[in-house]
Amino acid sequence: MPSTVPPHAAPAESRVRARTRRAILTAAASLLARNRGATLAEIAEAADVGRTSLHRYFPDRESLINAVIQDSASVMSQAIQEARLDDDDPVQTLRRLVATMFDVGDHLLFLFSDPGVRATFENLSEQGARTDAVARLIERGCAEGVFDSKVSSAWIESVFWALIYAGCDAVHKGRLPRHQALNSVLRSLENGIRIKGAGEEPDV
Amino acid sequence: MPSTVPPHAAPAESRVRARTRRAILTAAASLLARNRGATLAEIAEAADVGRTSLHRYFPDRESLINAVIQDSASVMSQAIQEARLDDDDPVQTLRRLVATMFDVGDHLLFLFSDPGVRATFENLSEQGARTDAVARLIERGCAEGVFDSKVSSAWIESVFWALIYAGCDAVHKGRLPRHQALNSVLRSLENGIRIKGAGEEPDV
DNA sequence: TCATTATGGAACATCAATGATCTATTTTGG
DNA sequence: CCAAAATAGATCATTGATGTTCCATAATGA
Repeated sequence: MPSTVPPHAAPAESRVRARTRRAILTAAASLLARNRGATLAEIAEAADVGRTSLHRYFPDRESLINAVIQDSASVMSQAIQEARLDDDDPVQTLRRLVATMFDVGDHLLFLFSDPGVRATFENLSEQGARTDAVARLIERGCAEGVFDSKVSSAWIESVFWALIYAGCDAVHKGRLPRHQALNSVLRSLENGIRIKGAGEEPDV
Repeated sequence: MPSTVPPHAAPAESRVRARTRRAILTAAASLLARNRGATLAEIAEAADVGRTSLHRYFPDRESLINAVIQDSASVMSQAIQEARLDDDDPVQTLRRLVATMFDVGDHLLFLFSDPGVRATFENLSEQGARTDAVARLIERGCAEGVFDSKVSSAWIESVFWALIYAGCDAVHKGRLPRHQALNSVLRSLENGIRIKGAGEEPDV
């Protein structure tokens, strides 16, 4: 069976449409992350398509926003899967995860840039159990006594996302080169949630 | 000379107007923090004033937004001053500061909720040297070797704001009671930026 | 009490983003 | 090369937020 074609994916979108759709979603996420009030015209231009085309794919603004949220969520979800959170020891896994999150920084910045967007995102996370893998990883770490037990695992997760966001933001704004931001996040994060035996240097 | 009345503050606003203005600014900050697209009508309602009145104080939306930014910035600035960042040792001072920031959480959440707002805020910070006191405190801490020297002081400041924000957000959303959020932030922060000799328990 | 000041609400004009429709072109895939 | 699919661009109606004006009331404070 073909690997990229889902068996029962009814009509299946043409390659052209798929590419266009992707262009729109990507451009939208990137633009909206910086300017939540971005006009549909601006988004279309950024995606290098006519405003009409954008409308053909997403009837109204709301459906576009939702689609971008969905898409960003699934991009992150997939990235998380590929990070294999159930392997190794939590520390090593966490490092892989952070690096992975940096790779999808644009989507992450978008999902966290707006309270409303973020709420919607977290909502469908609850239902669909998507980024829950992260929560599970952290809880596992707590259970194994590898993470700080003086604070709730929920809080640790908050810290995790907050630092990732700060790191991506720093890179995005050009305040730090990627590798340095990555190291900084790792360092602040690991020491922050007090990993036992994290004596020195996560480094490169 | 009177303590609360600036000597040359030309016309001086009537008490009533001052109160109304404050009501609007406060309500606006609180509302806009949660919903950046909040309508002027909604803001007026939240402030418990007529939309007309709101317009009387702030001719257009932009001037309102700017005023709210200015106000929130000055509220934070004042709070920071009262935290006396130049006293004590950096650690103790940092703790005071975090607690202080929790007190002005609504304003902080507003200033950081929107990329655009945040940019404007950081812009006038540079010029007016307002929240720079925080940066100075951190740099002092780094200079004294009290904070982690493996990362830039700029990054440490990022971590500081990121964790404060996460804490305020948790409180605001009801995920944590205030005192617990405060302790969590302190703990994660201090261990995160690796304060030497911070063996245990900041606690209550 | 009374003049002043501040307010609320209705009513209206404006405007920009939105979304819908149509047509001419281009691109795709066979 | 050709039919089908996809697109861009122009045009137009709609709509909701905005900003403005006017007037009647209410609060203030001397």
